[in-house]
Amino acid sequence: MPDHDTEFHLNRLTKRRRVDIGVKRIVSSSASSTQTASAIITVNRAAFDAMNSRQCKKQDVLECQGAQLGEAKSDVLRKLLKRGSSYEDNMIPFSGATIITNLLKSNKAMRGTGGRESVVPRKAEPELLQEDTCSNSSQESAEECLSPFGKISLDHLDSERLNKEHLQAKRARVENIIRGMNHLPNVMATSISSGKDCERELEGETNVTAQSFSPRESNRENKRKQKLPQQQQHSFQQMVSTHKEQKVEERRQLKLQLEDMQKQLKQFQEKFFQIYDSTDSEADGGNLSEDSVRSDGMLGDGGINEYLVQNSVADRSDNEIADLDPRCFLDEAKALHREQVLLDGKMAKQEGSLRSKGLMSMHEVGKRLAETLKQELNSAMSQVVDTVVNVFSKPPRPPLQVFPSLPANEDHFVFNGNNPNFHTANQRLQCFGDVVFPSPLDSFVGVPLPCANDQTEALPLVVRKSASEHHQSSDPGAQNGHPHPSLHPSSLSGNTGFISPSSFRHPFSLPLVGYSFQSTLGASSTGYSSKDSPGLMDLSRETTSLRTKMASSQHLMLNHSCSPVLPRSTAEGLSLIKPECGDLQDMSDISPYSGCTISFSEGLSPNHLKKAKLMFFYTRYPSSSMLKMYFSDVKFNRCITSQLIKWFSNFREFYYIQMEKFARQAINDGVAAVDDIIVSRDSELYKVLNMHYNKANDIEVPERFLEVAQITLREFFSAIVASRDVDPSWKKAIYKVICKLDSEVPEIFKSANYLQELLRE
DNA sequence: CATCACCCTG
DNA sequence: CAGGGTGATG
Repeated sequence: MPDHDTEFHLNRLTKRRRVDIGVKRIVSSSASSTQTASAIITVNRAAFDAMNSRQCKKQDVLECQGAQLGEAKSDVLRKLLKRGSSYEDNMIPFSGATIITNLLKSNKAMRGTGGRESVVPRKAEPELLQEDTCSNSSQESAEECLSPFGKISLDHLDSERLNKEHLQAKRARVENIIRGMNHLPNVMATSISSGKDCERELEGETNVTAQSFSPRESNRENKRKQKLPQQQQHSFQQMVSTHKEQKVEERRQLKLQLEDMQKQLKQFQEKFFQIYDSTDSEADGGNLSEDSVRSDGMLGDGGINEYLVQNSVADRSDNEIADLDPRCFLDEAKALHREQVLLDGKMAKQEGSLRSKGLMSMHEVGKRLAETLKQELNSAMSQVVDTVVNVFSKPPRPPLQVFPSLPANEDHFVFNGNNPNFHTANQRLQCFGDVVFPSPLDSFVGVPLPCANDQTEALPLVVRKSASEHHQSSDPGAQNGHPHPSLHPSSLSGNTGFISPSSFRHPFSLPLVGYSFQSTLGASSTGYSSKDSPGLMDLSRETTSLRTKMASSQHLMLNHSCSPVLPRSTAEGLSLIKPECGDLQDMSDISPYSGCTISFSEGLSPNHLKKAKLMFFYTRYPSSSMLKMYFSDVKFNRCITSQLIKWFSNFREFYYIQMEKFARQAINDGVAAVDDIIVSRDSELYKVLNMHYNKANDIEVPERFLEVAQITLREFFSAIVASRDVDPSWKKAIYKVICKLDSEVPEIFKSANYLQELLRE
């Protein structure tokens, strides 16, 4: 295996030049289509896609609107609507009502063999439509019927009928219809509210009207025709009356419910006051516990929190987290207990002084509340203790199956075994406000110190095949031949915890906790059966809320006592660990007693990202070894390495995209000579790039970067001008040029907490 | 086969 | 920015 190192090293060196691989394919797919077209196409490709998707969304919206109408039934409507393609354009802004209108229209249009006009088909099946729409008492039908057009057609229709059928019946029917229309406004109101019937009717109609009539349908049709004259009056009135009845009934029920609830509320209030009285008299202990439990919802979250000013309120506000992990219960309970003790003291004082001052009315309420809270706390405490005891009396579970990131307090850690790293990390948390961390890495000259990773030795020695890689990893650039302890593979196996909360100071730290947590959770939930961790599944479903929960749980950790162990290192930022990218087997091998249940392995933090971006000003194509050197505070594994590489890849992507864009823009703007292209700090290009890589203006962009950018831009420019972009792999040549322009990254970037120092200024 | 640059997509 | 896919490289 000795050769492996050198081989690896060589790999690194050679691979660094591999700027061009993969270019061919890409261009063949995308560029082949775009190269002939103008640059604008390429640039605007995204916009085009966006438009497409937007159009799709329009469709969705439309369909949704249809769905509102009648759930499953709406399919029919939609199909019909789509069939009448000529109306489709008009449908976008439709409410459900207008959809029906259109439906009717389109049906009219579709009916009749060739006839496009609505007049022709109306003669064929005129009354069907009219009758149905009216009897539907839908708004649309109302409009149709009430419109002059509708009335005219109605008259027309009736005169035809009169000749064929019973005159009297017809007359009665017309009268009924008209009468019914007078009722329509009311009917509409009710029928809309009770939608389903309406829809069912409607569906029937659409089926009948849209499809050529099946015998059965026509049967039904005839029936209806016959029935209508006699029944219509009833049906209208019935509908109206039944709807009214329903409404009245509903109202009554609601009233009843309201009254019930009011009664209940009253009862609750009475009981609540009873509690107050009872706490003074200590008379009814039995009732108390019951009530206190019940009032948990009221007081548990909000009420208690108001008293917990000392502990971060924000932390507490998300008490659901406590439901997820017994350890948090314990934590919570302890804090509550402390509060209780404090309260007790305060209350004793207040009682004496306030009572004498005659301020009892106000303060007695407070006192009683406090008493209630105490009761609450006691019961909560006992519950918590029970829960915790239950949990820990069971055989310990593999770390991941518990909520890994919620080390509530030190006791827990002692319980699980001593984790040196936790101490340091935790201690860092405790003292972060006061201590200026001595940073051995600051004076780092090329020999990475084992700091920040002292804990790795304590971790279980899970040897992995990538060991050799890790051992030589830090060699290439520097002279040191000894392995960086932080790169020891064993340290990777303990990455069940993913948060190394060392610098909460930084503004972005917290938001990103959630991010890492999400991914971690996803990984763990896939890798492990979550049978034993009831909360896990639900959690993974609710990653969003998790973020806040995680953030708050982090705060919880901050509240605990300082470990005497001094931090030997300053890890950078909140480390976000992705647990080994699917190498979960190793983690499952970890003994629950090993103490790595929760280990704070180093990972890539937002600060690392920031640092990487700044480094991009110096190097566009950093080698893996370089990355390892400059991110010496990170325990490298395959995933971390890949992620870093990916970052730079993404940086390059953005960089080159901008270059191409601006080059084409320059061409479009009529720039003729390459020499006319100058990238200065006033250039838009510069601003864009600076915004991307140096948003906070953390550093002054090195002059060299401007030069490189200018060269790149010119390369793109001349290539495009020379129509070299016809070649599918035309960028390849540019990449080759640019990759040689990397400059040395200042040593200061090797400092582990370089960014922190920088940002602190 | 592993690694990685690139592209594309979300 | 990350994930997935492809192709080049050793």
